[in-house]
Amino acid sequence: MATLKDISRKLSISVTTVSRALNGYSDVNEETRKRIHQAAVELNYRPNQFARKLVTGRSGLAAMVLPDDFGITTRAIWFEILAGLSVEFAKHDIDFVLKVSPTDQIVNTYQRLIERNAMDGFVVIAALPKDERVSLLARNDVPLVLHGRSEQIVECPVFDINNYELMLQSMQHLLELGHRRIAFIGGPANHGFMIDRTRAYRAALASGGIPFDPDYIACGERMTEELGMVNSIRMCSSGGEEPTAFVCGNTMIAKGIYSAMQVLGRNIPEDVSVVAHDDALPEYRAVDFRPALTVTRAPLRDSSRPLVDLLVRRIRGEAVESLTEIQEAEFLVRASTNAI
Amino acid sequence: MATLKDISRKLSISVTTVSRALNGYSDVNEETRKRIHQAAVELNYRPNQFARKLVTGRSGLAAMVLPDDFGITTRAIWFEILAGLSVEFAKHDIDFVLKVSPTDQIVNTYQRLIERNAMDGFVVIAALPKDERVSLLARNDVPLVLHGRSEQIVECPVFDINNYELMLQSMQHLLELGHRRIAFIGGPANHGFMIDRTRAYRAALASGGIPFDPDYIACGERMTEELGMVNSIRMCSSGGEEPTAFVCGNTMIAKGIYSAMQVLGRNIPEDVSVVAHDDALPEYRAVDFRPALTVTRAPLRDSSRPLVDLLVRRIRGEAVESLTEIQEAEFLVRASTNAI
DNA sequence: TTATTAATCCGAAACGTTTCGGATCATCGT
DNA sequence: ACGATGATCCGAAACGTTTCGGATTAATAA
Repeated sequence: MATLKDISRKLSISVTTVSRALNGYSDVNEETRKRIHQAAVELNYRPNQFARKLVTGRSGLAAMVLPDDFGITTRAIWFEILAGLSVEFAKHDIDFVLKVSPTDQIVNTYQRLIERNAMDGFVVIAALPKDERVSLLARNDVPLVLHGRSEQIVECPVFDINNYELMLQSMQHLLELGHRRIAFIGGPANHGFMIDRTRAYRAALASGGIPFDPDYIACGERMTEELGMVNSIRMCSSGGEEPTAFVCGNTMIAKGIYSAMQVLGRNIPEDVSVVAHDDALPEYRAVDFRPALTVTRAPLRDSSRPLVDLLVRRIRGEAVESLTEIQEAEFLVRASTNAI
Repeated sequence: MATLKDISRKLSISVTTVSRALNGYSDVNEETRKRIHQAAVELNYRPNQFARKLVTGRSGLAAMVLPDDFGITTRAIWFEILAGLSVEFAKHDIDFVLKVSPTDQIVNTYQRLIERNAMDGFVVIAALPKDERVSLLARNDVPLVLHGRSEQIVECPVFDINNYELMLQSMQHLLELGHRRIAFIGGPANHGFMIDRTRAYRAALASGGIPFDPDYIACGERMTEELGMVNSIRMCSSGGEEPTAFVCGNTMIAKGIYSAMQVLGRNIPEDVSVVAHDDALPEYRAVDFRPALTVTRAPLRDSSRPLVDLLVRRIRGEAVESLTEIQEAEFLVRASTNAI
């Protein structure tokens, strides 16, 4: 491996100048900078990351730690995110390290990583309102970026989709079509995105003058087909008034509802309308639903870039206030919604 | 962060001795070693990985690079492997870095990683008979472990399941049940495991005195339900003699065959028998098939530990000859196979 | 002419660890 | 009494960077 010293020797220029030339400092002559660059490629020079870390404190490493008990259907989602993060970090010359840890050990894992001080930053996904991971990292002053807004007041960059707004859109659409008995089958009740959506759900109801009915809302840890299936069946066969429309936390839930409605002999969209939020996973293509699914769409895949960008800027020392990015969802009306 | 120097100062012992004590060298008194350890925990000392790397050349980092165009159904598989590797590496205090790269850039990605010299080793999965990744790494003398045997003669640790043997078992089982028209729907023809299984398939046929019929074998890049479906349908409706049994490269293919047989009005196992190899993915549980699927079973999840162990031993400098591990598959006869 | 300034360059220290080559001292065999 | 041995310790160099604080020279301003 060629070192700075090799270049220095070859060109009879000090190591200092070689270093500064390669790092783009302004106090080196354009002419010599060229020669240095030339020599660098000739010798196939690559800076030693570890020597650099030793003095700068930067490691060129960013990590994400995942629980090991993710449900079956969410595996592909995780992978989607991981792959995206890996390629985006690579663009910034950062290696992405993946940590998988038993769920009850997650905080310990973070603790150890922080102590080792080997990571430039972390990406934390699925923020809880009071997130222990986040406060731990923030307290130790290690850069992180958060996917999903967190209630606690921490100084950290945040990326999120506008959950409140997208729920509002779905609801307004349904309301305009004349629906009044609208059910919401969502996700884990304690997660930030779910809280936002629930708030919007209730706000929309209120704006339509419709009282909130707790029987029309269902939460669940796993946002799976099963969740959609069992809850929609329950709602449609409880003896009370059946919902005429469903809003779903994701497309898998919608899929479950489709199956349930078929079993119950209900037609979509004649008998019930269905709207979902679409993360655009290749496995569940909303356009391929029969009838094609009306969705608010915000591809999960698109979140990698902003997440990485925000984290990198935070690591570089940008003020946190400027590091928030909220993405709006697209609203795509298709064949699964109909006037009542 | 506490450093060696801090401990040294606190105890009035040289940095050298502190370092040697902590690293378990024999030339330090038990008494002082105790004091040093004590001080280390008191000061919450963690060795600086980067300073260490600078002098030892070890980074505590291992990587795997994945193509970005894996098929839909294989995503969960990758994740299964990744998660396993991450936890196993962690046991050896190694951080696992994930690189995702466009398929046509894979070799470049390796090249860059090798040049940067920041990884202690790589795990390479799904070996091709002549694998460019493997030869590149081997040529540059960077440690790797291979999942799947490779034809080329390289000095590298290998983990694999006994593909030849497991295919033989499936075939013998079928042969003993009296089947003579046995089809094989496998995977990517150029991969090592597929070559082994094909060899065993033909050997078993030969041992039963049955001529090899190229129409009874099907390969495909993606080992999906679709592959099983279309090929089994093709084989059963080509006008010629239909196979009475199928051997499948994995359980997804088997699933496809199950669907196909239902469509064609064939009963399993009365009309056709089905055997598959089972990677034990949580998504496709062979016991839950109706009828329950007869399989050779070798959980993918179980491969992480040997892979990591082999790589770590290689990194530590063990002789490569001793670093080969071949795992036998379990053979589980269930309800999908029947005498003809 | 002389003092300033700007443009370039460089020596040396520092980051935190490991390791080579001894040094010191008590004990032991003869 | 004396060299040899073994146990225990340590100084200093090295790994490859970055960066602080100048040094040198030439151009510019006074």
